[in-house]
Amino acid sequence: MSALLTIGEFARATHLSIKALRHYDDIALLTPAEVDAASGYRHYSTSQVPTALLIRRFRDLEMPIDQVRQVLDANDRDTRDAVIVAHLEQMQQRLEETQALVSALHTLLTGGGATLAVEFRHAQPTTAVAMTERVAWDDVEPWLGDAFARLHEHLESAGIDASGPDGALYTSEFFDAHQGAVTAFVPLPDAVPLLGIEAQVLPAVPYAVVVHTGPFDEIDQAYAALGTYIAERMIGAEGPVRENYLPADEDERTEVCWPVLRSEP
Amino acid sequence: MSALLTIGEFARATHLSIKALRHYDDIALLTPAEVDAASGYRHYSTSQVPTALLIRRFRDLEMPIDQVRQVLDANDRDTRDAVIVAHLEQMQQRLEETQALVSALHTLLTGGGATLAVEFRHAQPTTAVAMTERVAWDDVEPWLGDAFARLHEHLESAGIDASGPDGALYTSEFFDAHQGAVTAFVPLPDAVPLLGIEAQVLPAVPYAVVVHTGPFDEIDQAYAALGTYIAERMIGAEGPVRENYLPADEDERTEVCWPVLRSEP
DNA sequence: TTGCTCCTCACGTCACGTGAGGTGGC
DNA sequence: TTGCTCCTCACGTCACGTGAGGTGGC
Repeated sequence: MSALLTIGEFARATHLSIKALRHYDDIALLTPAEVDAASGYRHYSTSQVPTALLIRRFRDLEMPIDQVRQVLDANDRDTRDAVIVAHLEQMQQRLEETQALVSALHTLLTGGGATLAVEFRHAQPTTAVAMTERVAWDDVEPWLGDAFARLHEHLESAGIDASGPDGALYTSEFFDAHQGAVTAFVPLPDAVPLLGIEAQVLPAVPYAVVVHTGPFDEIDQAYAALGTYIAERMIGAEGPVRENYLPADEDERTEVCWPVLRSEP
Repeated sequence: MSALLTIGEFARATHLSIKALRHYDDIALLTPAEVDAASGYRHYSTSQVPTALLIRRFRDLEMPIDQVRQVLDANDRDTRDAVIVAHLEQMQQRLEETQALVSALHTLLTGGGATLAVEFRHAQPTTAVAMTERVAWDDVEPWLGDAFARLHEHLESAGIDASGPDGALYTSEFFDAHQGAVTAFVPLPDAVPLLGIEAQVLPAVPYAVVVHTGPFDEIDQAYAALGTYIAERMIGAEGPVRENYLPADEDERTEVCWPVLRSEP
């Protein structure tokens, strides 16, 4: 048995606003069971109430409407569950990021942590296996994880050992527009240059370097220190920023290398 | 000592995108230290780096820009801290709501919980002290808390005991537009009608009633059950929905009363 | 019949992102 | 000098909310 409700009654029953309901009709997310041809009045079926509740819950959890649509369109439980689980994992992750940011904020507000030491270094040409791709700002971490996994797999199957820590190059565009080319690389011993692996040589570059100790999402501190230091007493140069991910014993350590003109501080 | 950075360098140093920086300039949140009159080129001072970092952190935490502005504008530490603490508390609360919603979702997806029993009831005229105000959807809970506190204080100072559980009336507009008049009331004994307190009489209304057991933000289940039930076998009537907040021993219990025409089920 | 409900545009909001089309600086 | 950086509009995005101005139903 089912019955029809006006949009106002349906709004009351589902706790969705009338404006939201009309919007969901416009974008074909939740179409009224009947629409009066003459007046345009929308009429919803009581059988649509559970769907509307689902939509509301998901939207309250800030699931994008396209994902909600996927959940509703999924006829099989597996697809449905997969989308939901994916979203919950995303939320969980955002939650952890939020927690981290709060503590980071604390550091920032209570003095900004220790002053970071800037060092000058002339990087030698480095032979490496590398992958380059356009990556969006928020996708870097998973992309890097994937890239390094692949590169190491590659090396392992060729029986070669890496000769240094994993690293990445970030173009100016990546910082300017929050998306752009990123290169993940794993250094090779110079002794093993060409073995059927597409290796590439990173050029020699003079860098100002800061070592960042701690989680990846607090690395902005290191950039800030470097950027300030260089502007105040060196001359910046063109070229990508390089990060070296030092092998982690306890704390994560990352070298941030910002290209400069050869002019020791 | 400070130096100037181009917008691109400043973007790299602060991890803000160029578009974001230009936007912050437009809305006067972060104005470049210098702007070239001829070319319009923006130049930022290294001394602006810490401010930019603060802005980025707060925005990452989804603090609205107006609040960020308040933090930056606050010269005294107390105001500053107050705004930050307020935001952190808001976040904490949203976090808890999220957790609750996730578990509620689970209930919804795994069968929707127990079927709710709908009961017909002819409410008697009720004398009560009441407060009415236009309230936004998301502000109801705190508003009600405040209103009941005041009403009870009122009664206490007059030496009167409430004769029933706290309750509220919600207009149609409140459900339609997610903002509208809400009335909080505390019932009085009929024997004590006029004592200098502005009392008011809630009219006799026939209601369909469902008792919701559990947290307030899962009450949509009760509304859905009621709305469906009424549409399918009764005739809805005009007038506000009434909620009675039954005294909580363990679980919160709320009666949701939806006006209907006199027609016992 | 009156007033409440519902309707459709059209535009606003928030915090930027996305081009287009063009100029400046090393 | 070439190309990269930077500039300013103008418009798009996301998920609705906000009126304006008007009609339909009990």
